This record gives sequence, C-alpha cells and structure tokens, in this order.
Amino acid sequence: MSSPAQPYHHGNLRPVLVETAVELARSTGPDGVVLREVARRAGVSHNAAYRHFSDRADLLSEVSQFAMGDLERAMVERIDAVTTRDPAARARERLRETGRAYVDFALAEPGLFTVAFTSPQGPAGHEDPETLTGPYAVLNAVLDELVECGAVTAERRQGADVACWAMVHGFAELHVHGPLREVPAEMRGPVLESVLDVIARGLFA
Amino acid sequence: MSSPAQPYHHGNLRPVLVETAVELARSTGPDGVVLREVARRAGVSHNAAYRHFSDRADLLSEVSQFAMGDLERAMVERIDAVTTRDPAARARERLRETGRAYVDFALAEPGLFTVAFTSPQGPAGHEDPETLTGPYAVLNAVLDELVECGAVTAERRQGADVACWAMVHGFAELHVHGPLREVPAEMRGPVLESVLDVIARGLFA
DNA sequence: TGTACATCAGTGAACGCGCGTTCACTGATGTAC
DNA sequence: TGTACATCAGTGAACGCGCGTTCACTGATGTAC
Repeated sequence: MSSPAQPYHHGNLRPVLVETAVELARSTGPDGVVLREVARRAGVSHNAAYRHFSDRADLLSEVSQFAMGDLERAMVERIDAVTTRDPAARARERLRETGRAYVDFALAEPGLFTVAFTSPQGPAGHEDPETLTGPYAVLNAVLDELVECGAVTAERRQGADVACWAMVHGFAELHVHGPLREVPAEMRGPVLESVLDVIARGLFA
Repeated sequence: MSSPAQPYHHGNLRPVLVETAVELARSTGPDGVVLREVARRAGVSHNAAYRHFSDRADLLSEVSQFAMGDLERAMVERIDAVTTRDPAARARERLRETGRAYVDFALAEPGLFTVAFTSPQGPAGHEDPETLTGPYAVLNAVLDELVECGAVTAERRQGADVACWAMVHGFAELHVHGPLREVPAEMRGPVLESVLDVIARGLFA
C-alpha cells in the first residue's frame, strides 16, 4: 500500500528540473547551471534530464526565459504600484519606476539577471511589435503612455526605448559585473536617481 | 655560428605571451584565453608560462589591462581629433565623440571589450581622483571641460559621469552580447545618435 | 476484466575531452673569486 | 682569463577534475482488443 520513497517514475520531473536549475542560476549564475548538479538536487540520475531537454543549452534557455519573465514581473508590479493621480506626472513616475525596478532586480538577483541575458534565441526587439513581450515591451508601453499624455513628443519617442534601456542596463552591468561593483549600496540609490534625472530631462518636453 | 631556430631561452617570452593572449582574446573573448593555446601559439611548452605568470588569472588580468588601455587610446584619439572651434560646442562634440568611440570600440573589438571588463582587480572609480586613469578618467576630463566652459552646471555634473558611462556601456552591451545583437549595423548609428541626443539634452544647460 | 505489447521515463556505467596545474628534470646564463 | 656554482628559464610527462553526452538496459504505464 505504501509507495516507495522515490518511485521509478517521477511524474513531474520537467518542471522540477527547471525550478531546480533556476535556483542554481539564482545563486551561482549561468555557469552554475550544471546538468549533473541539477539532477543531483532533483534526486534523479544525471541523465534523466535528457528525457526532457535535448541538452544543457536547452535547459539553460528555459531558465533564461524564466528569469526574463521574473524581471518582467518585477517591473510590472512596481509600475502598477504607482499611485500618482495627474496623468502626465503619473506616466513620468511610471517610467522612473520602470528604471528603478530594472536596476533593483539586477542588484537583488544578479544570477537571474545574468542568466536572463545569456544566449537567448534571438533579438528582443524585432518581432512583430504586436507580439512583443518581456521587459522591452513593458518599457515601450510606458513610453507610449508618455506620448499619449503629451509628456514626450512623437519625435523624441524615436530611440527613447533604446536610450532608457541602455541607461538602466549599463547602470546595472557596471554595478553587477563591472568596475562599479564595489560601490557601496548606499551610494547607488542617489546616483541612480540622478541618472534617471538625466533621462527625464532628455526625454520630457 | 648559426643559432638554433628555437633557442632554449626565449629571452622575451613574457611580452610575447601577453601579446599572443591579447590576439586570442581579440578573436575569441576571455574564454579563448587558454594557457595551453597561448603557449602553443608562442611556440613554447605549455607550462613555460608559469615562469612569468602565477596562473591563468594572472595572465588574463594582464590582457584585461591591455584591453582597457586599448579602449582608452581609441577614445583619446577620437576626442583629440575634434576640430570644432567654439569652446562650448567643441566640448559638447568631444563628449559625443567619447560616446561614439566607446561604442565603436565595443562593436569593432567585442572580444577585447569583453575581456577589458572581465575580472579586473577593483573598482575603477574609487581611487584617489588624482591618479584616475582609463576610460572613466577620460570621460571625467571631458565632463570637467564642459563645466569649465559653462555648458554643464556644477549641479548637473553630479552623477553625469555615471549617466554617460551607463548609457554607452548599456548600448554596447545590448548590441554586443544582449538582445540587440542581431540589429543590423546600419541601424545602430542613427539610434546611437538619438541616444546621445538624450544625454546631451539631459546634461546641457 | 484481462492481457499483450508499444511506449515512456527512468537507471548505472562508461567515454572522451581539454583544461589548469604540478613534478622532476635540464640547458643556458651570469657572477664571485 | 678560467672556473665553480647558484640561479634562471625552459622541457616533457603526468594528474585530477568534472563535465556533457551516449549506451544498453529496466521498471512503469497506458492502450487496443
């Protein structure tokens, strides 16, 4: 009547492997996503994974997609929490919060942030705009709001997406992997705000 | 009288190893800097390198420093080539050229750019400002010029260095390793210019 | 309801890879006397 | 000028690592009849 502690058929292995790999990525980055270690932690033989993923790159790409989704969720959550009433002020604040959320995620979850940008399939910005998803789509939606409420002119909307993205991505990279990685945490916040000020002055009418 | 083709004592091995490692980094990035391959290409046994470097990380750090110097040289060269007469316009153009040179280097030499930002010793921005060198110092000097000629206020000078750096670094990262890496080359230039416009409007009085 | 059998999802053993690093050694060089 | 000897800068062989991946296999499941 009692089933063995570890039945031969796991029954739910694929999602468990992804989850385990995500945890590994969280703590050790892309290089930490080692097939044999994932299997070990899932309590399964090291090549059981090959029933669910064609190879390590396949699993890693799954992890990467999850991480990108996590970043997107973090951004959306923070953007939606903005309570400013005035539409233009609200849109401006939502843009700021987009940037803060991006950087905060990178600094809080450097492993996931790194894996999110590791060897994904293709470009994020060249599919049919209708079907855009992910952080880039979120940013674009916020920028479109700014145009709609007149805070950003149509002309300045051109290239604004890449400008915003590059700014926060660069800020994050410099602090996560780059030469600013030793900058104490309490200094980062104020500097980020002044960086966001530069973007704001550069974009808003 | 004739010396053998390969004398036992190389006589100049250390710089040759660094040079070889730099070429390897240029074509294949940090992971391509493999001790045994460096030695192979230098025509020397694979552990001769241990007479000159304590380990692979030591050699790689040398390569990283060279690459950072290369980036700096590229920036200085381009900045010095600006011929604009009017001091304020000249300073503004020098800042733009700083950004263009940074991004151009990253895209032309992705391997060196990557290795330059790979595991260097410490932060670039926390030594005594007097002794600052490298790309960050070059940027700071250009920004100081802008303050001197009144194009940037002292208040806006605060954080301007990180803003500029983050912007071009992020632009470069997104295009070299990131989701924009498939963007065709002819589209990058115009987008970079509009990104530099955002910075300019955000900084200049 | 029972049964034969294809298919699915695991297992353990093994391979090959190329690396960084260490060891014991040797050939060449420079210096004290 | 000669010589003994310490030191420097190479050599080739070997080790150990942990990985990704493949192989032949087996236990469990589901389905057609």
